[in-house]
Amino acid sequence: MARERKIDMVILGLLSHEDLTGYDIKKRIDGAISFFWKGSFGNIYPALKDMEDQELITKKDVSSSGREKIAYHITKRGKKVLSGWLKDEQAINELRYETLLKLFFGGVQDKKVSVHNIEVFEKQVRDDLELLKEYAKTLKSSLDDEDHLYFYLTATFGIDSYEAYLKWCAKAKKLLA
Amino acid sequence: MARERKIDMVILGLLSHEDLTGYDIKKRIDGAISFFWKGSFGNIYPALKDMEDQELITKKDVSSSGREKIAYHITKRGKKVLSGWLKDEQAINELRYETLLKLFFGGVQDKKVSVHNIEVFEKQVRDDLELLKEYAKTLKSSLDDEDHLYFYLTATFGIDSYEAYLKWCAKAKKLLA
DNA sequence: GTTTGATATATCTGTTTGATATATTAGCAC
DNA sequence: GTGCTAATATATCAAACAGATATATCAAAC
Repeated sequence: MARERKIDMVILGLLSHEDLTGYDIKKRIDGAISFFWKGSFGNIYPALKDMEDQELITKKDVSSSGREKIAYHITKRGKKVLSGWLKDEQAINELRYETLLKLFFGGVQDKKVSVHNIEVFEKQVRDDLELLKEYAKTLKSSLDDEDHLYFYLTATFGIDSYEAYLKWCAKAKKLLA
Repeated sequence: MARERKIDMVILGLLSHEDLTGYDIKKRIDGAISFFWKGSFGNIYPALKDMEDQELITKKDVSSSGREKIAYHITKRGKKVLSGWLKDEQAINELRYETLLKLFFGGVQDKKVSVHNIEVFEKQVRDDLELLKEYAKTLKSSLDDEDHLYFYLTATFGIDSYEAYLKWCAKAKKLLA
């Protein structure tokens, strides 16, 4: 049973807006997408090769002088696959929070260790929240662009949940005190 | 560079409370832990083998009649490793939400598709929230048990973020209407 | 001129997931 | 008591993914 490779959909989604190289794709994923989905060269480049074989994308050499550079373009078949995935209501949503894992086993240690781990988490969340708010602000001023509305919605998801995390941190520290 | 295999820590954490078989471990992970960390037979059994070689755990045959059954017990070395991991403030915390990925690329489709995807997500969150609240309620009535405090804290993390998700769903649907 | 950091390709190792294989046992219906 | 189903229990395999590394070019700072 060939599982659906999710990175394919990320790439098709990005290519549906503009032609990109593998390196560009990595940069895009590292940007706004990274807080809810990750990607690495280790799966991006093989996926590009496979999808070219399946004619979901086409490549064109856009090298300038000595530097090799290959841009990819989405085909009609590629757009169909992307569209089919978007319409499929099945979706895997999962958290992978090592901080919670450590907290779950916190009873093994002194409470101070757990409190410290929460504080480290809190700092990270606070920093990320700052960035997301910046990002959302710039998007909000250009919501007339159809796509920006969707980017804005994902950003607000992050903002809302991070704010909930911060409230929880305060509560949790109090309970451990 | 041998990366730290996180499933090892999950197993050590569980074994620090009681002796368990591989199958038991899977069941425990599928329970309260699964909402912030996953595990599968495919990594549990090999991890048990490796950790026995490293003398972090010991095994004993507890087969009854024909059924093979192997229970594992944490060693002093194992407890040290667990403790070292808990004290290490480094922690990987990441989301992997396909629903957000689909929403991010929502501009490709009619808005109705995105609204529907949010509704499916909303239903899932509502159901999970119900379960978590049940779980938290039973824990709250026994917080005198030190460990239950930690389980309770992770449960409230889930409750608080799921409640934030639901509020976001309402907002998002309104913005797409 | 040289060093640094960004661009760009690609591969490798190890980890994890999800599916599958195999076999036993317990409970229940008929 | 026979047969079916679900749960128990082991384990392996292929595919997907993460993170590190290798190689090389280019632009800009120093």
